[in-house]
Amino acid sequence: MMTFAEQFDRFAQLHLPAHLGDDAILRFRSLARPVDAARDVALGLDEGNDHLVFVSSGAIKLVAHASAGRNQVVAFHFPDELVVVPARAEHSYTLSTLRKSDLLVFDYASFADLARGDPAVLRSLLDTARSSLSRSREKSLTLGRKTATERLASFLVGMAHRIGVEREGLTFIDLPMSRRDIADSLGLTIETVSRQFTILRDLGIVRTVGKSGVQLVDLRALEARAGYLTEAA
Amino acid sequence: MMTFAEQFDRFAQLHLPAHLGDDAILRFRSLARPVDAARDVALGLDEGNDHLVFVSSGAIKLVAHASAGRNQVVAFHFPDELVVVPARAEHSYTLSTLRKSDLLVFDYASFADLARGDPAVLRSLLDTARSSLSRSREKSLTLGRKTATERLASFLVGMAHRIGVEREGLTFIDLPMSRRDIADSLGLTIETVSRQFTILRDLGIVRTVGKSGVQLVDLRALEARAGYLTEAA
DNA sequence: CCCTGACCTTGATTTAGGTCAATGCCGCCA
DNA sequence: TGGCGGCATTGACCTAAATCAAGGTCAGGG
Repeated sequence: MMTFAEQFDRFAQLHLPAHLGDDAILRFRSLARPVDAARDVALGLDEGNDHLVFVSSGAIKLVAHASAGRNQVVAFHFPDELVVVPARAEHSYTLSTLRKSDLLVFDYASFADLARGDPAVLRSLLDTARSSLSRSREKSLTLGRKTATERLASFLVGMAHRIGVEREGLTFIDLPMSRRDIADSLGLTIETVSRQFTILRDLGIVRTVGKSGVQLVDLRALEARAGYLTEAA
Repeated sequence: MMTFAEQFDRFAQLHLPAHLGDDAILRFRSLARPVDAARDVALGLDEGNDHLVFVSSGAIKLVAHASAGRNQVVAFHFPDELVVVPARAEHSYTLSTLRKSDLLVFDYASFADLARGDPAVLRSLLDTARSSLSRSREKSLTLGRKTATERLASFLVGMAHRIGVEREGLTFIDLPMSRRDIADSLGLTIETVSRQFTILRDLGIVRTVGKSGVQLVDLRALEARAGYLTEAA
């Protein structure tokens, strides 16, 4: 559990420009609403407005809902990242914690209005939106055109970059999300995800440790199975 | 074929703030490279940099490429819209015309640098990125969790909003893209897209006119088949 | 330390959509 | 305005992943 001051300082350091005056910083600070949520909790954001959420600690998922209880995890987010949570559109969105998390919630419109005063803040917001857009487009390719094996391989390679740690020369990932979340992110069922894990395990490409640990034994082989483009056009 | 002046004026009117001084406008203007491309042409953008493309006339698609020649249409864009075209990442991207088009191409970095001087320009870029992000997330849901029927229905409803015209009280769409493009956008094959068109036609929900015309006879029924969430959470 | 419930894995079977293979039709250009 | 080539449709069959159905296992609480 982080204090509000700790959280906001971290946020300001990463997402607000260094030159910002004290009064401007205070105004942003007054917009931040700290939320300290337990594991597996859906945030109650009012669906009429867009929000901006900063992850101080923990891990979260942004989920889009279709009819018949079908869910699609649209993005996972980890500490120090900023997420744009859209208001309800054709589909509705929910932000949920994967583990106990400290978050700062901003109303998007208020934040953007305040940011008008400083191009650097807008630039930072723009970068956030662009990197989300870029990840979302990669996800479209994965969901639209890749096989189950390729989806899981891409997922693991992506997670290795984002939350992997080096250990005895190998990359180790402690996945904060369940098989259901992975399935909902990859457009598969939990059974298929499980079977793909088994295949990668049997091939000696990964090793699983308990329910959430994954050791990437052969990253090269994993990348080869991820369906990336192998040569330039 | 529009003149450069016509194109740039339209662009400035839509995406640059009204208060911008003449010299600032000239600087943006000097960054714009006009491209007049025939139907079905891939733009030769250097893949090392991000670009910003304004559609003056025509219609374009942004395509992501996976291995084995599998393509995913990540977005379609129509006149007056601005697109962020990413540099090559894990996958590469191509921007192609669907019909004869007039485009203005900007180098993203140069444009963004120039935009630093004016928060309103950044704000406009941010809005562009956010609406693309929002559409991309909706697409993830479609690709990850919807059936073939729902995908085509969602697609047609979306196109109706973006390029549909009212005609004798009904919405009419002149689709600029081929069945292959639709399939590549929905993560399906051309055969499946064709079969879904046949189903919707047999149900009397749409009527097709030639290869590209679609008359939406029963928009309500189409929306009902699109898999949208029917009630609030 | 062991019990319990949730989560994960495995197996058998089904199915939506893909693949393969003709055939049909539109629209363009001579 | 007729012929041609590419695109779209339709049909038969196949397969990857979903669904249905048991078990197995892990982690946290008593």
